[in-house]
Amino acid sequence: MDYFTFDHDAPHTSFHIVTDSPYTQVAVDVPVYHPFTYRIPEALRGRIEPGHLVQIPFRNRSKTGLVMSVDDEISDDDLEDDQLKSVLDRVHDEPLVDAVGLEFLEFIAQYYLAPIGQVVRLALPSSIQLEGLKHYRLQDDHPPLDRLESTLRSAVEQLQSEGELPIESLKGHHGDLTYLQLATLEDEGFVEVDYHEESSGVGAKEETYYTLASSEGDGRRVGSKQSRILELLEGRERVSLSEIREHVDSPYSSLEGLADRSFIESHTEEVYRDPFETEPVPEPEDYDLTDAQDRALESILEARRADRYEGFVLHGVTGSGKTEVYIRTIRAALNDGDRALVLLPEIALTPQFVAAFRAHFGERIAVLHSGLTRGERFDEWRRIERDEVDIVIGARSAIFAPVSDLGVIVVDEEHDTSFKQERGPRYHARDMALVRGKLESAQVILGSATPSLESYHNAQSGQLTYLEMPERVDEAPMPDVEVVDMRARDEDDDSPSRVLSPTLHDALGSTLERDMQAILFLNRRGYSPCILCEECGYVFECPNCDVSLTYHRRQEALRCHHCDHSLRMPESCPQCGSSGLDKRGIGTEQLETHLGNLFGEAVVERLDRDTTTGSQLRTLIRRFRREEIDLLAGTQMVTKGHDFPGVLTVGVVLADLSLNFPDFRSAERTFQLLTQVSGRAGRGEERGRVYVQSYNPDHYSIRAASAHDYDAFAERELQLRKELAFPPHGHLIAVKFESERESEATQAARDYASAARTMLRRNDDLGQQVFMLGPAMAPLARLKGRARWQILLKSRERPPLRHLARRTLQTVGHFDNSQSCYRDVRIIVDVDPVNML
DNA sequence: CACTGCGAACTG
DNA sequence: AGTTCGCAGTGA
Repeated sequence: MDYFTFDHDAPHTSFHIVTDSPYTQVAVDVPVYHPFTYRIPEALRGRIEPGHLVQIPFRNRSKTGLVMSVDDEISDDDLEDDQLKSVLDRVHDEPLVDAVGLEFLEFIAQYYLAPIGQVVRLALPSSIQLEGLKHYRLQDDHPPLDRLESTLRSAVEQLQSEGELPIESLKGHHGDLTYLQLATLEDEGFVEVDYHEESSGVGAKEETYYTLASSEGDGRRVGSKQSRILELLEGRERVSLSEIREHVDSPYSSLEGLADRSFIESHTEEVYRDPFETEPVPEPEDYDLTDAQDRALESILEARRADRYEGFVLHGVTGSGKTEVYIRTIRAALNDGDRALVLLPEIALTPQFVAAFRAHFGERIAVLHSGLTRGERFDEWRRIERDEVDIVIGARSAIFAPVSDLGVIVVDEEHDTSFKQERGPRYHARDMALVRGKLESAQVILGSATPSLESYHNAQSGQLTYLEMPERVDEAPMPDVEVVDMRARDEDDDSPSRVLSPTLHDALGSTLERDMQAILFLNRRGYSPCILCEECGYVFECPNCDVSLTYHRRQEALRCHHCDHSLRMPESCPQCGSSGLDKRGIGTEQLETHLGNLFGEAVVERLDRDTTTGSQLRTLIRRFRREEIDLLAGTQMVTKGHDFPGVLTVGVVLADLSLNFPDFRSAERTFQLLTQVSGRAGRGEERGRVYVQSYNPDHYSIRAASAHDYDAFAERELQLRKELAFPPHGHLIAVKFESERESEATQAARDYASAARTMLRRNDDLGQQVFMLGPAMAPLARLKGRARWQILLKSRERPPLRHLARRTLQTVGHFDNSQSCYRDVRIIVDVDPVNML
């Protein structure tokens, strides 16, 4: 059983025709696993439905919550009517989330063992979740003050003189008044209660427009500024204030004068902020599909015609035209009056990608990514919510976009690990795309040149339909891959480079001679990953994290790649004082200089997180495509991106880096990286060449990648996973314990483990099905100043796994009270973990 | 016997 | 999360 089957507990949601039921279950953004019950005041009865946002009193403030259900009775037996508070207000007239949306959110909370309120928060822009402070105002007909004891009386006197006050400013004054004491003022009718929501500072953006008035003003002469404004308006339907400001300095008083004298009229309108500057895009060419594309499309359209959910793995090599299949499927959906959602890794979400969609589908597209300002995000969300767009393109969190009539979901580069959220509710957007697709009866396309083994396995077991596109659209051959054995390297010293084998060095030389381009891939930033004292062997390490510091030459600094710790490059060893500091190993920064030294004539650039902030990435990519750069050295970032027709050669400097990761997915990650980066070679006329340098040249992932043999890799890897019951042949829940104090993390992990062990011993069924690995120190035993321990729960079936995790968390007090009973220990539950470090 | 500080419990 | 409450340890 897995996320293809809905095995979660009965949802809190229930739907019926609008009723006058007096109670409602509301999800509130606090780390609590259940919704809260509120009374619906008479005035709102029958006007609140599941999916409405409501403002509710919570503690000493008001919060925005989501109505999960409306009920005739209080579902919690321990609660009485008089313990309930009443809903303050309905935030919008219409429900913001439909029945399917609520079920989706419920499912995520259950599946990922996450508090419902925090899942709801993911689905709503922060700017519409408002908090208000509780204020008191003296009742006009309040009882006589002499009934009150002196402290309360002085508080009331302050209210008398100042009108209205937030109760925070009364608390603690007048002889240490508590909230409890203040509440007697409410009970005895001294004060009125009010909540004042502070504005989020983000709202609809408004623009003022001016038009020439039909009447010709009062006939008096106008000033020179004013006549310039009138000229601007002449013959135009309307002109925005911002346009006027571009032509006239501080036009405000002039505009006011003109309006007062009825020369012009003004009105305001809501406008949307534009998140990607719209570049002019060429009309798309219509071309014939390859047979493989045709078959894939036909298979998807068949499900569309039947109007049923179906999940597809679209396995297409780089250049096989996956995007065209997406576009034609989406076009079919749009023709049916449906809408589409396209998810892709943040890094692939470029203006070019969006422009391609705009060329096909026009302006009814919304974009959601991490670079948006809060205002832009709000606007895009509103456009989607108001059905003003037909296609939503976004990164991970766009899976929550309020798209109605959702007919198609595309997850491009579905193997990419960035679809897994690593904080808060740790959901996987690809997996939840399948869940949402099923709920909406939509078709879900998981596209990749290197499908995750999870998706491949699900295709084998029949949960997903496997579609293969093994050839490039232009019938270009796959690049020729040569594995270079680096083990033989250390002896021959006459070669010009320690980093590049003679083979790769020669290949680069001849590539440049022929005026073509090459990409060098090295998955490590900085100049040197390790600085070592030659005398005493001291290694510079991060004080907060369990890693060595990386030397960055441009900044002349040592930096930690996990936290922001950084220090100037020292002159000498802090342990023995020796000045002989050795820079061990190579990163992209050093590779760049090294290439510059070896190939003096060539233009060498580097592409990694250190060189590319925002617009620089685009500039660099453009220059590379225009062939203004000969050699491009970089990290993972070079494995993504669009065609570079001038690239003949790709060099993988050290394939072993990803292979040696202490993670059961390291072979899969290596295969994916090698395949993706190989796909960059030979996108032009000529067959590309790829050189993979490795100390493990016989490793099956390197072998399979160089033979372009996905199936061989998958079969071999799946066999290994099966033997160990690792995903996809089993399922994992990681329980992580983090604390600034090592001993606390250890203790919490041990206590949790013994609770789990007890449960496994007592319950035979569970004991048979669930294995516990650990507790053990995490591979990165210290990170950002916190010691980290973890337990891995493993099972071939999901339900017992989740059952054990939940029950055990209950016994260590994490569930009813998300604060653990351990001081300063953060407990993180990670269902289907991706990052094992 | 009051005062402080920390851990536990609760929020409807 | 944010806050309140209860209790233990400390101080006079």
